[in-house]
Amino acid sequence: MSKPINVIIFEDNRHLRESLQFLLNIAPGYQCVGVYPNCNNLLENIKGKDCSICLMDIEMPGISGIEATKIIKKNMPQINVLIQTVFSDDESIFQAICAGASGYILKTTSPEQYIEALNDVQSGGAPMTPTIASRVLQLFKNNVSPPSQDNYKLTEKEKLVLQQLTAGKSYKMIADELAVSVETVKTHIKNIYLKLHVHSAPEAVAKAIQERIV
Amino acid sequence: MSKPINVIIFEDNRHLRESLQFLLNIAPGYQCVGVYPNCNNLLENIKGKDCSICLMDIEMPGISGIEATKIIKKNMPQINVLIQTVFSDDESIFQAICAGASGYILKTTSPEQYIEALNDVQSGGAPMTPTIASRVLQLFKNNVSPPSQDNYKLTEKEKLVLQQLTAGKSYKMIADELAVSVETVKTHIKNIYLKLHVHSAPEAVAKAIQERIV
DNA sequence: ATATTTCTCCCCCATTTTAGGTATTGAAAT
DNA sequence: ATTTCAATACCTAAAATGGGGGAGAAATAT
Repeated sequence: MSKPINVIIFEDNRHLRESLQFLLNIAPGYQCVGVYPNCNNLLENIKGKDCSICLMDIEMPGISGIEATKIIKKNMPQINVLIQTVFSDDESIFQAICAGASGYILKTTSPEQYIEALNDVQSGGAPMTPTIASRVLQLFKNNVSPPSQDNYKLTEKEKLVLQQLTAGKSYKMIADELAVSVETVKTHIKNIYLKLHVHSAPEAVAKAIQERIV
Repeated sequence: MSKPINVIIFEDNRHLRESLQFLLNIAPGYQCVGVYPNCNNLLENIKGKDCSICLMDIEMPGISGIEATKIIKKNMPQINVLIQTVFSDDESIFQAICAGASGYILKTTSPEQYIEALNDVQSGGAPMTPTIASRVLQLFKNNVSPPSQDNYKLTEKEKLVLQQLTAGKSYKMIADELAVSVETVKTHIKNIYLKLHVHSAPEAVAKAIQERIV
């Protein structure tokens, strides 16, 4: 039998903390080597424990789980941090990923799934609930997708105008910028709206940015 | 009993194709309404089948699964495409996500997990094997700039309104959505503009998206 | 208990934008 | 040579937005 995988828990809710500790200690192959209600002594708590995985809550008094994750990945990058939280908003997910989390599961996860998630982390995977995964994909698309494959066939001038619009300029400012009359800008914008199938500047801007048209 | 969820399969390997068809037809709640070895008659094959999910292979003769996914999402965006493949390289994953896939599973997946993945897709999630998820996170980190640290101190309602604005909604639509009067929406927007230091909807939308305020 | 903030709604008014046209010019394509 | 397209500009009218103010109720903070 190989030696157990050492896990440290950071979780401020006492009940959940103790449940997780119990779960880990009865789970074959795992061993809980630390349980803390906050991250105020983070590095001390981890030091010398030969810890492989940190189970990290986000919402904790003092240092947040996100901050703690950043600190851990900076100082001991070999430790995998598995975020477990009740938050599933885009911002939390985004922050957690950027902080270097190895996975992101919700607290509604069952004990069996907790163990499975730990197994996944240990074998280099990134467990996520499907809901979270869906948001990650959405965030991904909104952020890194290459220029839209949709071809709206904007003309050069139209692209220029759309760029200006996307920069928050008014018709007048765009006209000055491109050295044409406001009427011309209006005409271009009308055509842009037709081609993008939108009916207002905010819509056009959102589409332009999100689909990387400009 | 509610009506079954209609699934179409595109998979060039005959054995797997027939196995999947069999699996789907014995799976409660599912029904296979089409099985094809390639995507050369994609839209025809899908048309009029009231299909909810496409199980899509990547490597097929003729039109690739990625291309097919793009076509489906463009023409019938309500159909969710679940990619199933042997490829787990970053490029395939990247392309699949950008094409609009709702999930990405490997062919090593067990029948039970296939069904679970379909359930996830149907309920709006994005099933991924942990290995894939891990790569997605890596891709994400490598491609995305972290959100703005600027704190504009928007109130909850203001954030909601800004989200709607960013979705391209008009004042009236936002008012309906949030069940308040247009006047209230106006007030919120005025305050948002003050806080973001902008003076128009396009500006606000651009700032909100680019700085990831919403 | 009191002050502050948030959310809600109203007024007015000037400006901007949207939407529907028409029209001229030059360049590019057929 | 003729058609098509891009870019330019104008007109009119309706709709929406932006900025100013005020004001009450409810929730939060002090």
